[in-house]
Amino acid sequence: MRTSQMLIPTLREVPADAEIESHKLLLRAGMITKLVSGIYSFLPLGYRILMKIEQIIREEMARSEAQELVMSALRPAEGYQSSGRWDVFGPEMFKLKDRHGRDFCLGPTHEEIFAEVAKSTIKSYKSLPMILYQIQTKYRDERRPRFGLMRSREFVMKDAYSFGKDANDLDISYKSMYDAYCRIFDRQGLDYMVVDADTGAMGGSGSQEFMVKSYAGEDVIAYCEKCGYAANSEKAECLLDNEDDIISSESLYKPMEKISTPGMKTVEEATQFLNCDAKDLVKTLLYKADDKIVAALVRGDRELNETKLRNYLGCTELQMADAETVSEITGADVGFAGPVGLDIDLILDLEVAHMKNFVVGANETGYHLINVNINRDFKASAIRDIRTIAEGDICPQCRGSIKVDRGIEVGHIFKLGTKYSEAAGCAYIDENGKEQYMVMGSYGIGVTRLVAAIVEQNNDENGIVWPLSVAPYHVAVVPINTAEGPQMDTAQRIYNELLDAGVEAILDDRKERPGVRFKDLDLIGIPIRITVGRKVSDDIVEYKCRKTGKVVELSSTQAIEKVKKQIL
RNA sequence: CGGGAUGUAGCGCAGCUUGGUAGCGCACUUGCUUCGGGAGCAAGGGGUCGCAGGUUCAAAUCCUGUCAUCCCGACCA
Repeated sequence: MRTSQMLIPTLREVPADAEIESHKLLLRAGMITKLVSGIYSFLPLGYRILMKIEQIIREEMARSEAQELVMSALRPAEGYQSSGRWDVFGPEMFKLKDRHGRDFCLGPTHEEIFAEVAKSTIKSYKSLPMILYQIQTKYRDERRPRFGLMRSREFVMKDAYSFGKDANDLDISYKSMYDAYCRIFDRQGLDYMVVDADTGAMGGSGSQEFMVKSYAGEDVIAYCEKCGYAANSEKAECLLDNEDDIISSESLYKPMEKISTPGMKTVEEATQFLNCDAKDLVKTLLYKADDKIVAALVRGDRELNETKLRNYLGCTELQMADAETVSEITGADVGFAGPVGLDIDLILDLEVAHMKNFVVGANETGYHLINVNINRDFKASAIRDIRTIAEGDICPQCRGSIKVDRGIEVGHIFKLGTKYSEAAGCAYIDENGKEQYMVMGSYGIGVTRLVAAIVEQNNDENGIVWPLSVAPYHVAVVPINTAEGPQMDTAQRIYNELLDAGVEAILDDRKERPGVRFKDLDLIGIPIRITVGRKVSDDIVEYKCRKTGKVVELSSTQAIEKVKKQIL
């Protein structure tokens, strides 16, 4: 294609509402445009990238014997109602009614729908295990869409579902998808990590996430370089620092005292005032779990892990109690809550359970208690690991040192079990003629998010640097002076020969100064540029690599050969 | 959903304090000169100043409401 005829609306200035690099660059390079918050259109160049990514996914899914199909994004409510997720998703789901008042939604994910299809089409154990997938647009009314394609309300997802006879079948499918995902992300040139993850609202027995390492990522991953352990920080288990030290000896208990701490609401203020360390204080956090109020206690310098707390409580909704509730329960302003004399469930972090003579709020505005001790001064309802792992913590696998980084979740695989097949009545007939529920797995890839993730990892000060495998075009042929016959003729000939050889080439014939065209081609990230300039009279052209910036002078034939070698 | 910020031409912004009927840069159109890393000169086109009320002789500017967008948090496969 000739660029003079192409829609490449590049922007010199960065749109004001873009924050992260991928969002800025995709907008500037004319790959996407925003319709409303969280909904984007893909312009021709951006769409080519999306299709390249999809194609890689299709090839690797096929290699793992997964079969593609496609369903409507518009779904009747029933499927989601029988699994309970109509309510679990709640306002996250785009819901609508047809003219008869019947409930519909735009599908946020399709576990129950695939279970229904499997129920009606797969009858015998002889067909199992089987993997079905689709690449389809999904809708989630995110509370806060952000970062362009990173968290949008409409996005393309590859969602695959495996159906098996038993846990063994599930393991086989799971492994097969795991391997396919590695091949897919490898081919897309990504630096990624596979981490253990929480199953969240999906349910099931286990799951792993494929995380692309990036400071722009929304997830925090904890990993150990020594043994290779890696987990989402929501999931990463926290061990006690020193197991020997935890034998508590009551003889060391000091008498509890109430101290006046006027206005010292935060951990920082209180510890400074009392001249102690955050490690000597215990935070008492009040949470509303469905309709019950509970208190979660963690050390002053730690973060509570809400996922862990939620999993322990088994509740659907979990949020911090508002100031009004806090004062009602504790009888004090926010900042002075403590476990002593508090008549609600107290869930203690493991670490807290082994502390001695610590500081807590006194449940009285302006007062803290010091030298507080468990059992003597209050009783725990439960002792659990409920804090978030931090850099330098102990690796739960090898007791090495944990590192913490940010990542973009591009893939997530789940061992679901029979949750959805039971809800849908999805059963098969086994060897003995008996009905059994199918054992399911679900495997997602955020296709549009991948576009952003690839840009996050592949850009420089001049723009995007697409890996060859997903670049919208492989080569741009640029005649410096489009008005000069010999330059144009040679450029045209090279372009034609590349096309004939099956190379995806564009001819930059725009009536712009060379600098403008160079800047644009760098911005949109075409991997190879062949420049036809003055030396055309000696049949010399330039071959430039976008990634390295290296330029070599070659004859036109050599340049064509070099391209073919790179690409085909 | 809580906190903060911003809405003026396709993009980036000024003007608003102190009301007087809209401006700059980029982009776009035309012409000339240029032509190897976002050219110069000249002449043009494009805006109900987010929307709705109100105050006023007069509102981009002041007041009220509303909507949208972004950021932080909460939340989330």
